[in-house]
Amino acid sequence: MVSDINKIFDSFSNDTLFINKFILQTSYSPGKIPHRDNQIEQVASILAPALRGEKPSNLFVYGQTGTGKTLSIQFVKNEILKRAKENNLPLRIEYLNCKMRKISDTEYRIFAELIKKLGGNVPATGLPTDQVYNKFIEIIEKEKRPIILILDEIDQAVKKISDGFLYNLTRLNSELSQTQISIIGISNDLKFLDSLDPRVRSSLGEEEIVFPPYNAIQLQDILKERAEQAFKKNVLDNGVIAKCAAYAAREHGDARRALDLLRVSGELAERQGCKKVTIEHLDLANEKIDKDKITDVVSSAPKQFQLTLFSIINLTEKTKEKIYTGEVYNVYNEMCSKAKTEVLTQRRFSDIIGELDMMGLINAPVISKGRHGRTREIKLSVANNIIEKIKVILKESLGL
DNA sequence: CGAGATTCATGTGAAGTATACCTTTAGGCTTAA
DNA sequence: AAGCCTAAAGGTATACTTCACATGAATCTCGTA
Repeated sequence: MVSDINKIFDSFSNDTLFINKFILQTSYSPGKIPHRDNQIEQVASILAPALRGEKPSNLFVYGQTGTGKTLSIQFVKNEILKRAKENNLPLRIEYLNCKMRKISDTEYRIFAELIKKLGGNVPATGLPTDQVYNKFIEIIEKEKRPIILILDEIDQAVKKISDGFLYNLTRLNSELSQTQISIIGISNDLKFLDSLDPRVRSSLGEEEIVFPPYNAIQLQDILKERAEQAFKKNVLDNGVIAKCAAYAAREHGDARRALDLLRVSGELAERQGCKKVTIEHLDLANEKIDKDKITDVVSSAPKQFQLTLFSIINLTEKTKEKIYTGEVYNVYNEMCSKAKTEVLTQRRFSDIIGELDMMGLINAPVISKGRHGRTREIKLSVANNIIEKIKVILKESLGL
């Protein structure tokens, strides 16, 4: 018995196609970043004053997902910290991704998270916001060294909250006596800065850097380099990398996507016991990534969101025509009694529809049907083959 | 026939409520001297 | 007497509700050609 299991483990570890799968993970930061020399230089030169103990300008970085923004910034961050350490300079750089669901919702949570990063401690709830704010200042003052805050996906946070919190941040320096603080904002949305309060814009956008999308050839370079380290020799079929790059290039040159694709293809091939990663694996992986991403979102959504989504799916299947808020709400009511859940008001329901829209699960623009009032025209924006899967998840978690 | 006025079905904003959780404070109990 | 624990008091954020008003184009109304 035991020997059987061991055999499984043995074969498992022997047959692996990878040398080091971690290299393909998005969290891995490679030693060099191809095709980003220019941007990295710019970032470095903007942040360089920190090494002389001066306050660097605030910086704003644009670029679609997977264009190497975060990676490049992290890279510069590490280099600067290394340098600072060598020369015994006090300097502190903190990175915060505002998109993580738990954090991004409110100003309070963002400050709480920042404080935690800086070594403080705040309860998850219950404190007055201005007290949290004060504590934040206090902690920074205690540091007594220049601080650079990197706020990733900052547009997400502002969308949820308001730009008031950015205003607070940029104004922070005037309340600090011991320390200077610089802010690096990273955003996917190119128009983001324009939508801000002018005061915030001028102060946050002292410097701007744009990260253009990678083209297919650049993506290939990146993939080749990483694949060499990650996979064993001759594991990748001809053309896999090229196709992988092509797929990702179609999605606005998203390198993260390309790497995910490659990794998942490898995993799939391995699980099937293949010796090679083929283009078929790549196609499978493409589907799987989409599916995983969406099912993740769906299964971690709050119950009322799930119920709402379920109602939409059901109604869409029944009536092929366009569906509207009112109809969905009726279905939702039935669902609630079936699932023995409380029924929310139409007011709240409307907000949930809006949030589902924001999450990208549905498409629900507000339209006016003239004499017949105003409503949202709701459409699922999820591929059909995934809907079935979602239904299973929802049924399970709702107990239907 | 065309310009306003109406109308519908919900969007949306503001303010209020219930719940969960946090800090502070004061009283009571335990402990060590 | 000092130290520790507990319960109550006083606050806040969050998710939701209630109330009330805003929307915007199809449709209706009515004056005019």
